[in-house]
Amino acid sequence: MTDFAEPFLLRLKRCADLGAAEEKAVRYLVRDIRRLPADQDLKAHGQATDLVHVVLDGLACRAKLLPDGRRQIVAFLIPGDPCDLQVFLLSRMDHTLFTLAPSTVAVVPRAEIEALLAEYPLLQRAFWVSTLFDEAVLREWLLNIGRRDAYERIAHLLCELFLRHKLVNRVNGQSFQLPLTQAQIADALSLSAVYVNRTLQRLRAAGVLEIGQGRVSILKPDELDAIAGFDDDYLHLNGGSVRAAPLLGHSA
Amino acid sequence: MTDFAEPFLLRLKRCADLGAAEEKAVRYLVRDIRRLPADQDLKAHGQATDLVHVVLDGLACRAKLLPDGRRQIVAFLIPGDPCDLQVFLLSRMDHTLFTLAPSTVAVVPRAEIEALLAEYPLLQRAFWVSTLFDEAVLREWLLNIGRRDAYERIAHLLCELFLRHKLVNRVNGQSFQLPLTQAQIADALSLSAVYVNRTLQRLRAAGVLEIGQGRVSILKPDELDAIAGFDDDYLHLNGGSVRAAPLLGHSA
DNA sequence: CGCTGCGTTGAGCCGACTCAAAGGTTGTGG
DNA sequence: CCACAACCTTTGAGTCGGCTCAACGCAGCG
Repeated sequence: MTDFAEPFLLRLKRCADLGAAEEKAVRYLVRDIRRLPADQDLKAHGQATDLVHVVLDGLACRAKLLPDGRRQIVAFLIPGDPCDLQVFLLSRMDHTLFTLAPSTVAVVPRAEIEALLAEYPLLQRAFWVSTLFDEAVLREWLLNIGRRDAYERIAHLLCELFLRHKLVNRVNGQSFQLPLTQAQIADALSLSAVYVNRTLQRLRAAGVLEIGQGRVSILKPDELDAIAGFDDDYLHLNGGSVRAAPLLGHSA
Repeated sequence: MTDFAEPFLLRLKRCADLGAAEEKAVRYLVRDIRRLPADQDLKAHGQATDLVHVVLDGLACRAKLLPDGRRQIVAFLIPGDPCDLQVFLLSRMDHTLFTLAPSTVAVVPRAEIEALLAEYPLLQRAFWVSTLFDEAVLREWLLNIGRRDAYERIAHLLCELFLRHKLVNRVNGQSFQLPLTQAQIADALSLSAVYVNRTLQRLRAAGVLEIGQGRVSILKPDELDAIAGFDDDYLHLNGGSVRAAPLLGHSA
């Protein structure tokens, strides 16, 4: 039997140094588990609901739309990622949340999370840190789209997704599941689908990776990193808990 | 005598429904006030310090750099904006923070803020909401750079800055102070300085705005909004406090 | 009064786009 | 189990938004 809560716990443990009590509480949150098809809205722009979602398996994203149909994916949500912690802090969604592939998602009522936060201050910290991690990724994406060319840009995205999948035990050897179409990659990287195709061919030709059928294999990680100019700084792999601990009297 | 804390309080009040006690506490935080010249680092990439900065006057930014010198400004920090609340949650800076113009900045030791957060849970909420606001702006920037052309993009940035300045009482009629060079605008919008120049000329020629000598005047706000496709959703002007209140037993 | 930094202008170029159409692959229903 | 539909990937050809390089004007300032 699968441990559905595992990726979520792995993510939270990178955010704060959770104890057994907190872990148990988080496990208890993950009860209402739903399987959703691809292209299913979790929450639409402007909506205000009382539900928080956590991706447990599959792939979802945040996207913003322009009235004329131009679309920008502003985040990929992989297993372990909470989607809408802002639900009880901001009144309305400023973007849309939807699945990109068939996915498994945990649904948690806002009230339940709030009760938990009140009981476990360390968890509140962890959730705050979690949103700060998201923010750091957004800044890197801005740099990626703003200042890297198509070749570097795609390489960088794949470096990031590889590492993030690794952090939640979703990497097998050198490859991981990535059920994205080239058009969706284009939407995230602000390129056209045609150009993504041509650029992926260059990366394949360079022998650094294989991609297709919903899977990516990194054949030459070092070269891919070099192409991307990848620096994992912004993922804060050393964790955020170190400095948060003192306040809560949670000594190391 | 100037009330230095005013813009910071205005910002926090949009984040949560602060009471008199919280307001007093925040005012007390803002004691160590420093005047800095332009191009002064507040905190460099990779650094870990125990100081939190709040811009009280002037202009600062967050920027990320590529090894070869390409630069992306990922946020403008205007009066009232806290710069580095993440200091006690993340161990290292993933970007650099520096002034773009001579500025007045409040410097607060981390420990002092932590003590405050422990004493006033509502303030902790307010700070969390504040980081969520920043995140929402980042998402909009991603859309801006990713999917809008240079003309729309510059218009959008100026709409945003106009509104944000308005929220902290820094708008006089139709104009506000904006001590940015065209090269800095280019760094933020991912354009070349030359092209920013040509595009600003188009905006001036269209009669929608005046810009120069560190000031911007919006002559035709509606037209500028239309050009930019501006929707203030993402600034969450209705505030974030509404939904946060119940948890803390702070009824409206 | 000569730097130095910023704004402006011109000319040529290229990375990435659009449009269009042809192969593959996957899923589905008869 | 095949045939079709729908979607995705791939290829070609032509175009253009925004870039680079280079020079010049102008203002502030030491």
